[in-house]
Amino acid sequence: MARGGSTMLDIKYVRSNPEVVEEALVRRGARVSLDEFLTLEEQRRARLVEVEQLKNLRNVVSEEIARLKKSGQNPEDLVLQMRDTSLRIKQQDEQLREVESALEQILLEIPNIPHLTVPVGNSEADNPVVRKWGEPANFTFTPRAHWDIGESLDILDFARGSKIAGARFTVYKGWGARLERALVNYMLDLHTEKHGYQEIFPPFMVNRQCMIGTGQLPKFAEDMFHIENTDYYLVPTAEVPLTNLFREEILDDHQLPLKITAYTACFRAEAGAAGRDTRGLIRQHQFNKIELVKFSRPEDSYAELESLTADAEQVLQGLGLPYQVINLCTADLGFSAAKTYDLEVWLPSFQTYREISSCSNFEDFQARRANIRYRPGPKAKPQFVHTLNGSGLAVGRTVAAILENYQQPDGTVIIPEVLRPYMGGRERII
RNA sequence: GGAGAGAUGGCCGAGAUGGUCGAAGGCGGUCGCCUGCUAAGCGAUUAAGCGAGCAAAACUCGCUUCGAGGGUUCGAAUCCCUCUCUCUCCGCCA
Repeated sequence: MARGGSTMLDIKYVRSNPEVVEEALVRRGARVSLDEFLTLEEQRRARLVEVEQLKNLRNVVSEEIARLKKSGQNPEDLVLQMRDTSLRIKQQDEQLREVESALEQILLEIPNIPHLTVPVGNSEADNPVVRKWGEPANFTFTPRAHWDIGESLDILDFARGSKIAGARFTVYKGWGARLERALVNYMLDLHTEKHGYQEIFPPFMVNRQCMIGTGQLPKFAEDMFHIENTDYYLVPTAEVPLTNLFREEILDDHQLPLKITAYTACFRAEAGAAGRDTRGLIRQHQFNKIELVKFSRPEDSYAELESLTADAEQVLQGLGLPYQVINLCTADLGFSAAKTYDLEVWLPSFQTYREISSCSNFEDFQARRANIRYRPGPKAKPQFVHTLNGSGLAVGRTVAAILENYQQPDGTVIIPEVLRPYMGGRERII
């Protein structure tokens, strides 16, 4: 396949096990018929063989022409003959390219195949809870929503956020802004100093190729902010720049598992979310997030998923926020993921757990699209790595969780102990 | 934004007048020899993708790839056009 001919599934695997693939995709509710794909793939190989034979002829005869010329003979008739051959090559190449691009269109829109440990389900209601940590506090009063707390403490300004930008934008003020910054630093310090991730500070805009690499494009263009008249997209998550850091590269075996983390702002158009979570910090067009990304050997990737999830959980535990871990079922699994654990933090005003982190193993889905490989041994052929990532954590939602879980009857908010060094030693927002 | 230079294999780097150039040479890597050990030295080897053959690995053969795309030509790393990126100088700027 042509360069940049990124494919999500292994063509050879699809070709030899179409029923397995089709069945797996049905389980996750993707309506995909592989018939068209298989027909095109058949065509592609037939044409490829044809055109390669013609090219071989051209190469051989061209050498012959050179030899004749050198020995002073006239290759006129061979040249004439090749003129025709070249024309045919051009035409056939053209047709081959059409088949390939049709094939690629299909492949790029096929989601990943769920791992065997992913429960089959019909909706998010079928996501099993894997474990819970912490006890939701018993309030002696009716807990207020974080937007009320934030406004009365004058640390969140929703009205001015919409004035200067629009709906789903928020201004943080004073200790609110400081809390946001404290969380960013606390999380980065934890992951770099305790969990062994290397800190990265990437661009907040990336080109289209990155978006294809991690699977946001071509299918989910409406979820992203695209800078007009450019090839730039605002990053919807640091997963995109971090995973694409090693696009088109071959890593050394000893570099794996490669663990990196970054703070970035994240930008999401939230198309199709009209009317959902319109108040507060839960669903914004711009929010901050610390992301964890790993590149792993295939055989280690599920162990790495567990430890990555644990790394994200450590943040919540450090902050003393009750949460649960759920295993996303086939119906709820994201497009690129083979398996995902969501961490859901307890929000008292909602009387429910809300997503605050999503930790996924993509297996080689993104690695294929982005062409990220490693060399298992000194002379071994390069293989696709497995990529993983998870939020560690979404900062805005963490602020919401802290305000709600640590609110006091007098309207103040206790600052979790681990954050106090980052908050100038303060114990409370008043 | 203006002017100029450049982009070649893991890295560095050569490649007038287009024709065994997938690409000299060096470094690095691997294997072997030599050596009491190390260093040095000697020899060999060292790109990727795709396809065909094979049950498959090994292997064999073919095609493609010298920043990307297009053009000229029987034939392009080499000539022409467009784009991208990098570097230098000037201007501007946090």
